[in-house]
Amino acid sequence: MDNEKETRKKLLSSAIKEFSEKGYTKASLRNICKEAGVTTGALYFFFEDKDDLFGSLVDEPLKRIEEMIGEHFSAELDISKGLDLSELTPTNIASKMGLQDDMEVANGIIRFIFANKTAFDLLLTRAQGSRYESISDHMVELVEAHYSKLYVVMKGYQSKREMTKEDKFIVHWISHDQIDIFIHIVTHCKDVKDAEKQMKNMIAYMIGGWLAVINT
Amino acid sequence: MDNEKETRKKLLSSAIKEFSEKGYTKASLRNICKEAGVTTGALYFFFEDKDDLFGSLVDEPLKRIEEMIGEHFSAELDISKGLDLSELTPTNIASKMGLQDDMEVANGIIRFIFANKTAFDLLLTRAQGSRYESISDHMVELVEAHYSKLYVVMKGYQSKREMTKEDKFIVHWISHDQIDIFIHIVTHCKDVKDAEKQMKNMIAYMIGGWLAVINT
Amino acid sequence: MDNEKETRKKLLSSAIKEFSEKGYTKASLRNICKEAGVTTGALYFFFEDKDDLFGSLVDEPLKRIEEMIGEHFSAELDISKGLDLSELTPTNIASKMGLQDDMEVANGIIRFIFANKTAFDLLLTRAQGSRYESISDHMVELVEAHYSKLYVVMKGYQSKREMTKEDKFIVHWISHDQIDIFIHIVTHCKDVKDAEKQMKNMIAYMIGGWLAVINT
Amino acid sequence: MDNEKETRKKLLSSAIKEFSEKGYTKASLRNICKEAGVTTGALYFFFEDKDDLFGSLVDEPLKRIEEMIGEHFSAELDISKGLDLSELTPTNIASKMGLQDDMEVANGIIRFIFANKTAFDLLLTRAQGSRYESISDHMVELVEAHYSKLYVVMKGYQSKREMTKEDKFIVHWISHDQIDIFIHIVTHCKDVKDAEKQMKNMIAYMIGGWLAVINT
DNA sequence: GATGAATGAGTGTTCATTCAT
DNA sequence: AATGAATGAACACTCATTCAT
Repeated sequence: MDNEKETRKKLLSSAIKEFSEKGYTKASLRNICKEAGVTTGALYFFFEDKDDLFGSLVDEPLKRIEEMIGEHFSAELDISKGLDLSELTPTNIASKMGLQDDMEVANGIIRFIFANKTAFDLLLTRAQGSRYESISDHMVELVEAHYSKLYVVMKGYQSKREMTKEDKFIVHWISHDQIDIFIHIVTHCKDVKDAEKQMKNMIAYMIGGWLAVINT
Repeated sequence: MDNEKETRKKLLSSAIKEFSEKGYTKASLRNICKEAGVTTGALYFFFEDKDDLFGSLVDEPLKRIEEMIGEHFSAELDISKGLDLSELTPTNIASKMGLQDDMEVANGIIRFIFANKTAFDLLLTRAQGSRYESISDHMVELVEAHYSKLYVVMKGYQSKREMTKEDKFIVHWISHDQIDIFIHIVTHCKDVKDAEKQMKNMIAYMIGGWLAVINT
Repeated sequence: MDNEKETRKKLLSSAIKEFSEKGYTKASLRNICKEAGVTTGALYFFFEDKDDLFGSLVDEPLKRIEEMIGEHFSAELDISKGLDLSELTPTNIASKMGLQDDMEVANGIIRFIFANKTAFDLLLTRAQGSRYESISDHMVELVEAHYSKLYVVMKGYQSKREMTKEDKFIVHWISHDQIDIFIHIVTHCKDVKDAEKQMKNMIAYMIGGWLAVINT
Repeated sequence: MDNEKETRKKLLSSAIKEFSEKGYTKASLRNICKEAGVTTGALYFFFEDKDDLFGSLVDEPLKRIEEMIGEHFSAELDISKGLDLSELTPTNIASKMGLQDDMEVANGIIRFIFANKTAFDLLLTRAQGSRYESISDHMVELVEAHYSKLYVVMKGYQSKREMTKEDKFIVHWISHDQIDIFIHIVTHCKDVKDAEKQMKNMIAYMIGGWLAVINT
């Protein structure tokens, strides 16, 4: 079992190298095989095609993170909190609302992303041309569902029905930005420690933005 | 004169179609020519190569916008304004500081981008593989130079020398986010009117984020 | 008349450049036209095709030199000289036989070649692929006709009929070598003066070779 | 084993045909494949590129012959032979000097060339445009190194320092001519037997030329 | 005399993929 | 489990040449 999977491992690690350097489209299966020291036939024994090979590198972490987002971000909000928006300030906002929890979730996600840094780097920045090329859009949608609810509550709306086009637009942007923060972190921080250090400002920025939008 | 440039125009518009659908790398010159109803040789009469064809679609608007950014964003700040940071609030910040001007510039840029929507769509989202593939990074740098100065002033620093790694990181992020806002607008709004409507919230979000970071 | 031929001249001189750099086959008419600052159509007004353009550069000097070779080298020998071969030595050979005259002819050719250096350079070293690609073979044949006769005389043969296969082979080689000397001179000497200086040794070499062959 | 390499062999032999007919540059890989009855992809399985295909035809014989030339021609001369140049005649020169040995080497080379006739034909007359295009210049250099030393000895010079520009020129020419003899032989003789028959005169010619130059 | 436009066949090369063994 | 061989379509690009104007 050790022996038989060695080829697969070689393939996988030289695939990481090639995809990272050239991106999905420009990556060459030939090169991957040459680098791994096997023939193309071997690759096709382990993987269905180029997309499947790329998928083998990113699919598991992707599923896990979607679960994490799904479980936490999309969970129903307890909207009977009786908030008085006038007393919201940047410093107490976190305790009064779900944002504090969100940030804990975010940190969990960051930690998970860094535990699978290579995979997410591939997924978030090198997937153009593969079946994952619009994966971040998909993740935005997940987050957006959550932030919509939060927005409705904070705005004091009765239901999502009251959201204007402008409301929806800004919520979509904030959700997009949330995902972008993850991408930025994973592509600009060398390790979790560094990431956590930078996250403070990022969180401040986001919450500040949120509140400004709410109070507009 | 109408007649003689018809081929070039056909080529250009079928290039727009192909690049938009497949992105630079996967776009096929053969397809572009076939769609335009000419042979590949004709294409090479008008354009030097694939990169030049793409460039013909985006280069002029790009140069103009870089000038706009260069002229306004990178201009030296008048830092002798004697600001009292304690009295800064989201509502008066704009008048006290350069941000108000920035937003006017931003609106000018948005208008210009929409006057050349197709070009910027290509440039900002379909250029991977072309010589323009890191153009948004370049634009981030231009903006970053400006925001660095603004940040130093608002933080009350004596000079850029006092900026910590964390300061630099967040300024880079904000600059990146600024460019991302433009991209988001151009890819999500159907026209300038729509864009200007959405910009209000975007601006609020950004200024809110800025101030939150400054006051952290 | 001055004006109208200017384009032709530009074309011609940029053709020289291109053919010299890349040789006939790899030379590009496009480049030639671009360098001359005219369009391809203009080229086709003055010249029939690529071969004709190349021909315009070399054809006249070529014809003249073939005449020179024809007139002098192929002229009938006066074979009634009553030579006593036993008294031939490298030093008196020239006066007793036609070789002295040959060398004068050769020098005349060298002078002519240098007066048209560019043309002959093209013709002798860059013509592969054109209709002139075996021109030196042709010139060898002209010279060979002459040297055959000379050989027959020097060998004391009654007629060409007595020449063996080996005789013919070496005469062909010597003729080939004669042409090669011209080529070597034109490609390795910067001017006529230099050429004449080097010719002394070349002539000594050739005559020495000749006699050695004759006396074998 | 017979079967599996059949495609490669077909490719190789139709490559020989195409290169021989058209020369390197004008040869078409497509034609070669068509003639061999395979697709272009197959060619690229066996060979890296056009140059490599050509190289597969000529590289091994080339390396071997360079070794032969290197070993024998470039070997240091025993210059302490105390030659009396005044007694040199075409008939004893060979025994007194290194020329006799040289000719044996030359004959060995001729035999080797004929054992690989096709390869050398390609290499010496059809390589223009390939990476071997100046291979005969290179071989001239190897031979020239040797002949320079021989020349110095025969001229009675103390060292190479005494060689004039004219000396160098004629030595270069003789070296060039030596290589040209090989080329001439391989392109004009149908087999080794024929070649050896013709070599006698060629050798006489060359030695005669040498001595004439030395005694000038 | 010369342009600008266009052709169409050609170039070497690379690709993901297949499959008998 | 993996190889070696091969496919066939695609790629960007270059060529000499033509021709209406």
